[in-house]
Amino acid sequence: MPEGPELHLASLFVNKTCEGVLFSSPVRKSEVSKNPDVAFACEAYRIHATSRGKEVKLTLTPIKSDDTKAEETQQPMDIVFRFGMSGFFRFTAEDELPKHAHLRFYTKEKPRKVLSFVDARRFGSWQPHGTWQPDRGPCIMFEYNSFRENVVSHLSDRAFDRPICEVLLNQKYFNGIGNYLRAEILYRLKIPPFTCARAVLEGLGSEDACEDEKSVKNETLKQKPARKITVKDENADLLGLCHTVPLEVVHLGGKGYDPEKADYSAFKAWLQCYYVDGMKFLRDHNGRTIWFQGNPGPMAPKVSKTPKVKKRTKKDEDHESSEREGAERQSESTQKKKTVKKEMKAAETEKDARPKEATTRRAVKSLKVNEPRCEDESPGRREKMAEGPRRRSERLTRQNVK
DNA sequence: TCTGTATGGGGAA
DNA sequence: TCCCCCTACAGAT
Repeated sequence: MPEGPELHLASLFVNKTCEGVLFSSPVRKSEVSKNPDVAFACEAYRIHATSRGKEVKLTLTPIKSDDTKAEETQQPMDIVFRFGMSGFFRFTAEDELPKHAHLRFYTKEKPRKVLSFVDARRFGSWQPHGTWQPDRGPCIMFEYNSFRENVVSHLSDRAFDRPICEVLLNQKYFNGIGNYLRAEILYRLKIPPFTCARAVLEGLGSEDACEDEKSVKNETLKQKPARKITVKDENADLLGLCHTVPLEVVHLGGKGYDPEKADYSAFKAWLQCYYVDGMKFLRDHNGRTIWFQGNPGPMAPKVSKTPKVKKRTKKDEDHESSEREGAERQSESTQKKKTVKKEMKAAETEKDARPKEATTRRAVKSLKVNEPRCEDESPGRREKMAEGPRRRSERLTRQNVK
C-alpha cells in the first residue's frame, strides 16, 4: 500500500472515521510485534492524524473530566508510524479484528470498536512520543517549496552522483516517493531511469514555474475535487512532477496502491508505467525493480541483479576452482546459513510457527543454484510478472464483490 | 511443494 | 554494498 499518497490517504481515513469518537486506554500491542509498547493512560481521549512524506503521526489528546486530578493528567502523545511494505489503518468492531493488527486503539463506547494498525509483513514501525524522522526531507506533497529548495540547494551532495531512479527513493530528499511513483514520474518526462541524477536536476530552480496551478491544487485538496486533476507534463519539471503525480493519486480518492481493496481499479487504470504490459523493467543497484520505457540510460547496471544470487564470501573463494563452481557453492553456503538461523528462530517462536516451519523446510531442501536472469531480455517472464498482481487483484476484486 | 516477488528501510561490514 | 526483517501470493514443478 504505502507511498506518500497512501500515507496521506491513511491520515484522512483516520480523521474521518475517528471524528467525534472517544477512545479509552490501554493501547494494546500484539504479542509478536517488536515495536514498543504505547504507555498511554487515559479514560477518554481523541485521535487525530497528520502525514508527512512516508510517515503518519497520530496525536492522542486526553479529554479532561471533572474528577481528574491535576497530577494524574495524561499529556497528549504523538505516535509516529512508518508503514513498511504492508501497513495500513482499519477501524472495525472489536470482534472483527483484522489479522496482523499489531497496534490497537479501543473506543470508550460499548460495544467497543478498534482502530488498528495492520501490517502483515511487520516491516512497519511506530514510535511513542515520536517526531518526524529528522533525516527525512520535506514532504513532496505538502511542503512543496521547501522540498524543492532542499533538493536544489544540495545538488553537490554525493547522493546525486547516482542514477535518478535510485535518488528518487532517497527519503532525505524525496520524502514520499516510492517504487511506483518513481516509475510513473520518470515515464511522464521520458527520462531514462539510469541517467545521472545531478545531470537531470541541474538547472532547475528552487521556485516552481507553475506555482499558481499548484496552489489551486492544494486548495481543492481540502474538499473533494469535482474534477480529476491532471498534470500538464509539458510545463512541469521533474521536481514539479514529484509533487503533482502523488497528488493525482490522492485525488483518485480510493486507498491508492492497495490491491486488496475493491476500489483498486481506479488506481490500476491510473498507472501508465509501473507493472504495465509492454513496459521494460530492470533491477537497480539496490535490487529494486524499476519500470520504464525505452532507453534505460548510461548508468544501468551491467548485470541486472537477482536477489537470490549472493555475493561470494572470502571463505568460499578460498575453496574455489572456477568462477562458476564458486558461485554455486556460495549460494549453497548462504542458504545453509539462512537455514540454521531460520531453524533457531522457528524453535524459539511459538506464535506464527506454521509459516516459519514451512520456510525452514523450504530452506533445507532448496540447496540448488538459482541461475541469474536478465529480466529485460525475457519478455515471456516479464509478461507473466506483469500479469501476476493484476490477476491477483482482479480475483480479490471478485471476492470483494461477492 | 518450491521459488520468486512485493508499495521500505535499518544496520553491519 | 549487502543482508535482514516478515507474510502472502502466483506460477512452476
